[in-house]
Amino acid sequence: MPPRLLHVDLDAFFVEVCRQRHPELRDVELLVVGGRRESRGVVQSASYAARKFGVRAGMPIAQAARLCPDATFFKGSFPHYRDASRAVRAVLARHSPVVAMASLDEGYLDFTGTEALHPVSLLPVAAALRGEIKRETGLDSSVGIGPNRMIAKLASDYAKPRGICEVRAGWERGFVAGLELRALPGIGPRTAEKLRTLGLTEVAQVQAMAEADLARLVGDYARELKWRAEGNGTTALHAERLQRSVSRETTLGTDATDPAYLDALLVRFVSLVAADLREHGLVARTVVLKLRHADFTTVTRRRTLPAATDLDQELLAPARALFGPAFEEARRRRQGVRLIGVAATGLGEAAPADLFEPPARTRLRELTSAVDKVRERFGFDAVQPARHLTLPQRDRRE
DNA sequence: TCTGGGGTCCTAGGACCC
DNA sequence: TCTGGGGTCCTAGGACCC
Repeated sequence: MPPRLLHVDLDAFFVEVCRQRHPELRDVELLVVGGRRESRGVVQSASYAARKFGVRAGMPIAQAARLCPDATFFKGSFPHYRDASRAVRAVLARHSPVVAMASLDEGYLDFTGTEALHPVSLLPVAAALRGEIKRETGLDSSVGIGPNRMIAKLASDYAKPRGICEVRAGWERGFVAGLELRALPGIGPRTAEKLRTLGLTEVAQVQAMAEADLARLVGDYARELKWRAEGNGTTALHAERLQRSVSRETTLGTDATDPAYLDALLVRFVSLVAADLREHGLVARTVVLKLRHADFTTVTRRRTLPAATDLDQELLAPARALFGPAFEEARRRRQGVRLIGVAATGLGEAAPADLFEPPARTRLRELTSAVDKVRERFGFDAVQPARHLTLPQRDRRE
């Protein structure tokens, strides 16, 4: 039995969630979500009316403002997106025991082996699903059905907005034949540009070539490219795996040259990352510092610790040790700092306390869990390192 | 035209070990 | 005077996705 996968993709998700939460936006046709008009950000999502002006996700806000000067620009809020996403997931979970959210606004469902229940077509299932999502969350969605993840996703792209598209087993190759290579998952701007210089822009071109000939152009990459272009994809919807990293970063309103200011941000980000780790029962072995210079050069510096930890102090010390030389490097290059960020990687599950732990560390852990309890009741900013207080209010919001 | 923030995975070289 | 080979860990950067 061929796999049967269903891909649900919410239409203009970020825009619609903002409308629900902010009634004053409800009748704003030209709505762009991602940041305020003057911010140094990119478009997260645009209403379909704004897309008619050429506004696209990923585009700099400044460019969107030129294309669509009458648009309203709105920042949006992650917790609102997260809550809406959970509500959608709950609807999906009622229809299939195997649900994998690929991001906040899309998820896969596995209907493999349901031929007895749904012979021939899954169109009725998709229609019911769309209706239920709309009734229970107020959100519109599109659904793609296919024998692998890639085809299901491309089918939902094709169906957008508010549509359903089913590609039955055997029709994969023909379905992708009309697409540009750039539309295939895994082919981003860089790869598409490289392929273009080789004269390759269409899926059909790759389909027409033998893998050996393709290999003369793109080397080892030929195998994967050919596989995709023939309409193949993976079918496994793996259960949630352990998260690989936790991070916080920000692009500053204006480039910074004051190390004390950057240090205060570093302290804040480390404490947010550490709190995240503890909330999820994780510990990290590696700390990564990220700086982006004014000229957009991005550097990362990392340090692996002797033992994994979820304590602010044990993550902050290496983060600061990395920051010093990295900041000096920026200064030598006469570059202000555009972005600063911290990540924790090398994650594992937190283990029970070590019997031979030094007493000082035990006290630190107890203090930390007391702080977590206060924050649970009164919010993260109820307890802050003194360093935070040197930050302007605008930088102290989560 | 001036480029977010949260992630994932891959590659490649050097250190170290046996 | 000529210096193995394989495995694993670590670091830095790049590409991609939504």
